[in-house]
Amino acid sequence: MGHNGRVKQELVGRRPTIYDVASAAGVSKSLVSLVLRGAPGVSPARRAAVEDAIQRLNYRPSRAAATLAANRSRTVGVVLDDYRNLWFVELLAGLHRELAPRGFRVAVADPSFNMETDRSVVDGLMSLPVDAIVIATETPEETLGAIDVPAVVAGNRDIDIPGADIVANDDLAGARLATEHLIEQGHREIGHVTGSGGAARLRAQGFEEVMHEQGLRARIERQQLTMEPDGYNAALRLLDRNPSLTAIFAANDTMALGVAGAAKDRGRRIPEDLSLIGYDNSPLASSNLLRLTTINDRSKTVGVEAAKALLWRMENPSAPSHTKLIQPELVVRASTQHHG
Amino acid sequence: MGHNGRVKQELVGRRPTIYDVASAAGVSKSLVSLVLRGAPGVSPARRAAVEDAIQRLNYRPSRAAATLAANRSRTVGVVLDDYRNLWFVELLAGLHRELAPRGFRVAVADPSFNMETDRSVVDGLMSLPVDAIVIATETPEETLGAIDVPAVVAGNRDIDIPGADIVANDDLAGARLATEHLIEQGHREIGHVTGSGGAARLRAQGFEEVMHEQGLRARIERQQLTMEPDGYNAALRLLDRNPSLTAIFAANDTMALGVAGAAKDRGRRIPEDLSLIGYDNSPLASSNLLRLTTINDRSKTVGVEAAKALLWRMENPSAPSHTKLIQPELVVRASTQHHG
DNA sequence: AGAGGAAAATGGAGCGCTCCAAAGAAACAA
DNA sequence: TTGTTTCTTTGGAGCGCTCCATTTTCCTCT
Repeated sequence: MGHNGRVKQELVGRRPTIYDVASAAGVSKSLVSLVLRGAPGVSPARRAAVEDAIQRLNYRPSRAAATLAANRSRTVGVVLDDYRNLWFVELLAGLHRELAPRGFRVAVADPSFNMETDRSVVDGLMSLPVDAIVIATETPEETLGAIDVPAVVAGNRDIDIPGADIVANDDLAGARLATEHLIEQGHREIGHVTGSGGAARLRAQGFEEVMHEQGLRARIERQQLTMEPDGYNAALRLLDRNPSLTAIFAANDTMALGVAGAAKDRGRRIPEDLSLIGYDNSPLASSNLLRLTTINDRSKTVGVEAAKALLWRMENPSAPSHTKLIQPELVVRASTQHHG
Repeated sequence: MGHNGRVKQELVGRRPTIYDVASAAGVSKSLVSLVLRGAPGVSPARRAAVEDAIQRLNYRPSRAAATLAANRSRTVGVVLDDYRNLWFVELLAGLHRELAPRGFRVAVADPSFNMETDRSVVDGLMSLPVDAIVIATETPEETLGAIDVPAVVAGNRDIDIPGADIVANDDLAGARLATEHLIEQGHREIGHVTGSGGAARLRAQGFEEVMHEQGLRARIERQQLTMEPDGYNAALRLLDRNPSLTAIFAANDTMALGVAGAAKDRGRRIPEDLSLIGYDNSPLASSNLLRLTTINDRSKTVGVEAAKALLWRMENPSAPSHTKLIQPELVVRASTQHHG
């Protein structure tokens, strides 16, 4: 077979290429390429020979070359910046579970890392290039840059990307679940500690809706600074202004921790003197110190559905964009109890 | 200038290439390449013309082509799997701060995502390819695969990669700091809750060393299952077996949370009845519920130093490998107080 | 045994860059 | 002016793959 007309040097110190594998297996480079891509219509004998040669030479395909030649990377880019809430771990796991079996990889980009450079995050991802993009930040759309591949906005982001699909947590439903749980337990004086961002706004809205439907007064306190993320001060204000409160719904588990701190400092025991419900079902919530009742947003499902949306859109680029809401569920632990 | 002998079609729907930029700017493709790489010796006029053309065409360089041609990606791979402790955020920030100004990117790979595939994490990274690798997991070395680029092990990992440099937190010193702090506050009956892994072992060792030096008894309880990460049960055992304990040193902040839960369930207030010190200075520690005294392991510095080690090693591939220890510092909050 | 069709294997062109040797332009000295 | 040196700019080759049109091989049926 030789080297297909190419003049090749001895294989020393050089990373092996498909040509090396091909001559080691006694086939053509094209056949090696077919085997690598798992293409059908390759005879078992040749396939085995190629796989054996790959092993022997410790051959590793060059993604750069494959990407360049195919003009496609089989990589999905995820724009991510909030590492405080661990929901992204679930999101990535969900994405990966759907995408990996289809040969897609996941690459994470952090917009805050692109602040210095003039190029936007999406530009950075497009340079890779990526075949599709998942937006999982609250970064304003204008800093993202133009997106010309299938895109999906994951979670509940205040972002409007034209043509992008949306896979969101149903934060409104989750907040209603939380509020209804407290009311069912006999609470009437319920406060809410909220933060900033799209998810927080929907949660506050769900809380208000249910309270008003029940003819109850919705007392809401907003954390002032993003510098102080745990809502401790907001909770102090809430408790001091409304001493008759018997329950608090915090917009997320981290803020619930702040509420617990404030309650402790005001001498209110949880759950005896004050019921507390969080949101996110983070590892924090299941700790034995809090045993926090919370809402599970099922972020892994968000990841799975986002991946499905992306795969579908790659097939149907011009279909109208779609929104899918993932239903959350109540997780009852020990931080809420019956009142009155 | 034309198209340098190439037959080009109209620029429609196609992503622009350096050839498009070149003809728009009236220069050769090589000159465009020089501008892109920020090479010296390009006249200001031409440079401006090229940059203008890049803007007008919204040109984005193809990383795949650049990588393939240069046989170098200017990307550093980070192997990461533990998202529970947020130290990795600091590590990445530190790496990025050193690497970005030198034109290097950071790519994260998760070994648990490679479980299904036959290829190892490192193989995956080498396929990218990456120019260097940071190992920041406890993944056994044999599952990593052969590494043939500069590598550094970051944090305190129980991993031995031949030829790799090590940038580690000085966990022994940190544990001594924590233990000495408790002793200085008058505590004599001190317990330690530990976990598994290299860092935990060193922390336990530091604790034992100081206790023995002071002629005190070192009471250590190990968490049993990785399923139950917060050390709640270990703390219960520790408290029940040693009712005279006045202070506990937890191997990390997450376990300190478990200890706090156990203390609460046994009716011991923190810090009045029991002083508690953690390790990691996670966001958890600064919460108002715990106000946890802890050890700051300065992971960002680990990232910075790991990046420096990598950059140095790329210049000096055959120098003997080196170990650098990052000194931790005590962060005093309200969970420890004077005893007796 | 030979024709015809399906299945399997192949060579060539080209993806968008980098790097290099060499050509061209500009600056300076004699 | 001309020669020499230095600074800019250029075309060509090639990186390691994919994809396609074509060729070769293998069956099946007459």
